[in-house]
Amino acid sequence: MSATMTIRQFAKRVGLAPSALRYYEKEGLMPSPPRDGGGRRVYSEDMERWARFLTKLRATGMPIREAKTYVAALHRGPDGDQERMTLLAQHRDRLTQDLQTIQDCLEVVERKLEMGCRPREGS
Amino acid sequence: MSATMTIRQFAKRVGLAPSALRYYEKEGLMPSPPRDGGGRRVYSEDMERWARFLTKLRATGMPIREAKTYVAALHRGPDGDQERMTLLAQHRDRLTQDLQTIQDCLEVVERKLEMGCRPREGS
DNA sequence: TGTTGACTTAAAGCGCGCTTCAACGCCGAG
DNA sequence: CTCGGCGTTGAAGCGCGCTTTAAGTCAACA
Repeated sequence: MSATMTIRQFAKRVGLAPSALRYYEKEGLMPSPPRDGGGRRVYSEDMERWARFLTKLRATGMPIREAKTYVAALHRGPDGDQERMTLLAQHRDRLTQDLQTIQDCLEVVERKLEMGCRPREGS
Repeated sequence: MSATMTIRQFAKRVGLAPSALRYYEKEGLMPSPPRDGGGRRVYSEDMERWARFLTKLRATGMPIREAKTYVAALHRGPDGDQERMTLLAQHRDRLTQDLQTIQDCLEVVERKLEMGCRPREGS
């Protein structure tokens, strides 16, 4: 069924370095995958879904500390739902704010670009 | 005319720490303001315009190294225009990309929030 | 006149998020 | 049976972007 991979293959698929995966696992951001006979991690596709979501959160500025809290809440089952939702709402607010910041800057930068070179001349 | 301030007052106005201002100056991101008799920095309003723009760039992820290059180009006068425009275009592209990344994530997060608690049940 | 307090500097320190290193284990090919 | 290559670990290292510290100067005020 679900394809099984080495850490190297998995890392490539989700766009992370193997060292980052091990680091995330140690920090509790990723579940510990099963190991093969020789103690090597064996990744499968369900890990991929989580890795991709986590990557989205990280790429948009959720600190590791916070992501860790999210995972902990997730792991507590229904008892953690409230906290999880709070964290998500927090992140949503941050994203909305960042969106605004970027749009503001984008506007300024594009105005400068349209003016072409030489900011002198004109108001 | 233009109000003149100590580093503390200026820092407060532009939303930076005095230490950050000194650091930026040392790194060449900010022009060195004039000094008073005792060697203390004296800031005026024209510095404020630059500080605010710089802050915008930094807040949207332009690395200090790059901002430094921008300032250097600005300082070279018309000869630096080409490079400055290139840097701005580069930043614009980065912003556009970031915007997309954030919007993607925002969509996912909002979907999760709307689903309310319990991700189980349903596809 | 001395004490307070804001400023100055260079240098060291820090938090974050990984990456790299050193030392070792396992396994399949030759 | 040994070699090469990928895996493992804990610990140390690194780049970024400031902040903090230590030691000193200056100005104003009691």
